[in-house]
Amino acid sequence: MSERFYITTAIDYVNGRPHLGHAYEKVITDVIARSRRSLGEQVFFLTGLDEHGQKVQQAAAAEGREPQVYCDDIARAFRELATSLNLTLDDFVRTTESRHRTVVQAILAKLHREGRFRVGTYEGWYSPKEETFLTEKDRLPDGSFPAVYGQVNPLVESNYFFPLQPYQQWLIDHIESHPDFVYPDYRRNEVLGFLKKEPLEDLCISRPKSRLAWGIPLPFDPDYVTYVWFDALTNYVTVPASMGDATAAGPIGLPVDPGAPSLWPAIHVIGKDILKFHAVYWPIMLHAAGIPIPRQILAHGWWQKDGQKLSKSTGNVVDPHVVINEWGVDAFRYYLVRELDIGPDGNWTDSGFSARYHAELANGLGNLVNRSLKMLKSYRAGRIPAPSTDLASAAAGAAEAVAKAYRAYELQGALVAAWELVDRANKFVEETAPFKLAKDPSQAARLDEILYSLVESCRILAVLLWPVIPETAGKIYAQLGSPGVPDSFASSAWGGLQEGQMVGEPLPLFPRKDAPVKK
RNA sequence: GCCAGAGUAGCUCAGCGGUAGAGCAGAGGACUCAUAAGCCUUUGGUCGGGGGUUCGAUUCCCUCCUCUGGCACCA
Repeated sequence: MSERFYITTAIDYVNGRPHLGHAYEKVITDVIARSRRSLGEQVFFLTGLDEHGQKVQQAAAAEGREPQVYCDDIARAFRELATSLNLTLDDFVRTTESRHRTVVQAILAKLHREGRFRVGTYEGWYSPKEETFLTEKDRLPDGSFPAVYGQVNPLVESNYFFPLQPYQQWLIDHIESHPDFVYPDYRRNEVLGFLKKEPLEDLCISRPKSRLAWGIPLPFDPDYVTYVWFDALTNYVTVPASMGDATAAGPIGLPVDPGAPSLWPAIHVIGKDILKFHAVYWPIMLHAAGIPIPRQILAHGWWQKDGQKLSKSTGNVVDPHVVINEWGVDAFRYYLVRELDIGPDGNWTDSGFSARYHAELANGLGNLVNRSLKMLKSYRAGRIPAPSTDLASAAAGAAEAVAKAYRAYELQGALVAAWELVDRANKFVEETAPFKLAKDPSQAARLDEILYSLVESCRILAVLLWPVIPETAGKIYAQLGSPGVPDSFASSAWGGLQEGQMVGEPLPLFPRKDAPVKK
């Protein structure tokens, strides 16, 4: 079966409601997914949830509920977010699903069979009250532990470990010979620096069931569950492997379906905080299991609000639902993508959001579409004139630059490139003054040419911008009276509007929301 | 502490050997198709401090200061 562009977000831990950070990662991943589809690739877009672990077990217990019931509740909120964000998901994986357990256990069983694990002991200070190990950092200045931990005892715990060192040089070689493996490049340098600095420590991959019940049992030792790495990271393989993708399922002995889509290996979109797990642990886990490692890891930055870290406790948060309800999903998506590239941190300010909304969406794109359509409506009764080419080369240039940027994951750059056409078309109105020509019947032919170039530019903008603002792109098509959805880059070629087509009702795409200027 | 990176107009940033640029914000103007939007013009900077190399440095080197990121959990 044909190869797909398989792209994933990190799976979210279900210890809280979704917030700006969750939304951001999903939006940029969706924009990449949509842009690749538009450019003609077959895409598979996966996101999901990480539902095991002590925090979930404790949170559920605190509410007097079964962990699975607790997870189902949170999962509903994340699925709602996915819907609100207009994500084009192909699947949604949860680590408590049986398909996931099957894949995790298959990988663990294979590695165990081949002697990749060792049993070791961990010694430390343990708080039975908080069910956690404490470190020297947890000590108060006087050497005691804070009262919240209750009685703290030294404890020796036996666990399974996965030695990583045998793969360290292999991984260094791979990253050096594949410059695109980690994006952006400065993140790649960080990973290499880390790898070259000192030997990798063995990874502890289990927890005794007595201490942590809410997890996937080790297939070779029922007294233990697997701990975070082999559970959470494996989600990316779960879907391809359980569908029968030979590349993912074959090496770990799961059934292969020749008709299954060829997904693996994936492109992972993650936050910079979990880069090490994805760029170091995860490739080594896969390599040891005989599965090809990911194609690429894209590490994005974090958002702040008003220069401060997002924090539930201080109330310094941005609720995606609130913004979407007030401004629309496309304005939200647009701001996240336009404000920063994949890599750097961003700073959300309500005034910055409003400024971009008004200057770029309302006054720029929205007004261009509106003025173009209204002129066509009043001067030509809404009938598209014969094709002309005034703005054809500007549109072609923009389309080329936008496509190039999308392919390079330069989403901000794609918007900047598209807006060059917005600006060019707005200037074109001033240069040619169709509203003056309309008063002179002898200029009718020239007016036709100008009007065609304007509405055709609007149509092409809908195609170029569809990956970022799909709802608006659809509205532009509808207002132009064009059938279908602007979801294919191929239709950005000049001349798509046909003479005689009747346009629909011009309505503002992004109504201004600030008070009329006074002062 | 160690390792990177950054400090340039009010804000966000580009430039990286020949005495500074963009977008936004601010100011002025001509127009009127349009969401009082759009268009044109324009005010802003001893390019973090100090030293050095050079005919000449924002651009190279040294040093100091400040900030950010990574080295340890967190989208």
